[in-house]
Amino acid sequence: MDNPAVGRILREIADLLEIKHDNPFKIRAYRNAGDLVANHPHAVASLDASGLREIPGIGKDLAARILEITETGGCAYHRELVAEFPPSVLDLLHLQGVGPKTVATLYRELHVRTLDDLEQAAVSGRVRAIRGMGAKKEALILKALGERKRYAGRHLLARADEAALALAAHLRQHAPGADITPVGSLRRGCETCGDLDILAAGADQSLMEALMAYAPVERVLAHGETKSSVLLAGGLQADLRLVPSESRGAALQYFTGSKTHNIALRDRAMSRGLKLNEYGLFRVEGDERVAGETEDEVYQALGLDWIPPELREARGEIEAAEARRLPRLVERDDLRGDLHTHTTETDGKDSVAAMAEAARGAGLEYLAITDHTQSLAMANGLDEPRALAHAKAIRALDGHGGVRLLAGVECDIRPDGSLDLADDCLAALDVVVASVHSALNQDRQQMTERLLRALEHPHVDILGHPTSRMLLRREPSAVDIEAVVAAAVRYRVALEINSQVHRLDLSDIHARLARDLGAPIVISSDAHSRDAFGVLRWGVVVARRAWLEPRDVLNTRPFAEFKAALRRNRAR
DNA sequence: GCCGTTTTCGGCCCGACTGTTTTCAGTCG
Repeated sequence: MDNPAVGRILREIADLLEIKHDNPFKIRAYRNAGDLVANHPHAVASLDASGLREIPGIGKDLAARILEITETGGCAYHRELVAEFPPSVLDLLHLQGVGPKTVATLYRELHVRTLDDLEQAAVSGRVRAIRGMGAKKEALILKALGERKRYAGRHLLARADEAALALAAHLRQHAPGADITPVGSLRRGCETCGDLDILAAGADQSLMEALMAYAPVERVLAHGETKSSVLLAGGLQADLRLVPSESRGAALQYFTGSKTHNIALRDRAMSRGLKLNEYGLFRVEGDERVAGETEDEVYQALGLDWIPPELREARGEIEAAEARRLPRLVERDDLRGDLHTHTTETDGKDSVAAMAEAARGAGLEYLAITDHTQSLAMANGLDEPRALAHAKAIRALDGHGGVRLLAGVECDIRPDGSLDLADDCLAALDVVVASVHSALNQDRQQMTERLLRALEHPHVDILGHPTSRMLLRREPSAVDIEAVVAAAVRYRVALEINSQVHRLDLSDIHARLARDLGAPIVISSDAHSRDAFGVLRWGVVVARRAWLEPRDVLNTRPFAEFKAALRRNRAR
């Protein structure tokens, strides 16, 4: 049983307890544990009770529950709760404006068990008859049901960023003097965003009207003096908060989150006789304001270094900030090369020369051309003669546009773990990225053995998009990522952070595991055209969320040093 | 349910908006 599956059961317990109106702190403990487990870098199934209890937030009872879940695939407590409330009621919780209290009331008074039940109850006017509800609430529920499918789920980071930039630009026109910044999960660089949070400091209240007048707004969810929410065309929800200029730093901190990071920070404030909210940091006694104008002074006043937003996930950043040991995170400008790109020779849109020129334009000093291999017939993949001829053509262009070129391939890893081109051909190239593109639904053992076999191959330098996930479309392959990372360390094969906005693979969690275990890492664009190098910024965001410093990323090194670090060029 | 040199019991982050209400509960972030 993998970590996300264990986490889901714990979070489901939290949801069910909430519907039961149980102790809110117990609910928080379960929900927190669910997040901790889902995001834990190591498989919790491999931990015993004392190992589990070393995780802050996991105590005696939760450790026992987690052990029961990993050993038996479920737990009695969860089954008891499900017996009280059918798990289908949890779907109701995801409706806009419907929370645990409403779900409990609907279930008790109207025996609503499913979304269909709720729709029938609302259509027939039975919802408004309940005490505490009314015609408006009923209409709201019907609207939420109707929009459920269209607006379900989350949005890619890159798409959210684009929408946020456009909205922020619109708002700035109406408040040129104000400070308008996207915050929330977008500022933290989360791979997907549920909504856009925009903070405006020092703007007039009329800015709210500017939001209402924004053309893409389809529906107004809330409209107040300092806080409004709207639904944008395409299904993104945008929240705008107004605060006075002197609160800018505290509000930036507050609305950037994450929730667990903020709770930890508040806790810290409280233990020092301080109170932290979105308006500032105050002394509990006398209400004197200690900080709030900048984020830096808020963190400093709590005895911490300023923490980059990407790290604010309660994964050790507060302890590191206290010890003055935060990492110097990698930045886009640190990248000197790109190790994974395609050309017209297979499924790319531009020539080698055009890609080299574009790489130069993106500030890169070296570039690996890594077209597909023969198994990917759909992409016109290369066989050995074509691969060697292509390598020759690439080398002939070395230095074009001031960019050093590496002749490589993105070699398919066949279902049995063998490589798609002959060894002597792979040996004749400058770099080999090995990737899985087929038989993605192999079971965990098969997929793990497949990747391990590829990693053992002496001519593999980089493992491309290790889990094959497609965000919001396809789950990652079942694979023992710890075994894969351990093998990468052993054979000095670099693990790729693929920067494609749908991939971001390795994920932040896996990349951090790779860093912790000492695996080499590269950040690659997987660009299929000359205008596609921009995605490198998203790979860098993942790397930052994984606590990576420039020294952890091979392609921050100068060309000669990078080349010498490739597995094929290392002394064995 | 977790946690701890002030505590092994009694705390646990905080505020805005909406709808159904006549002073507040529920939801959301």
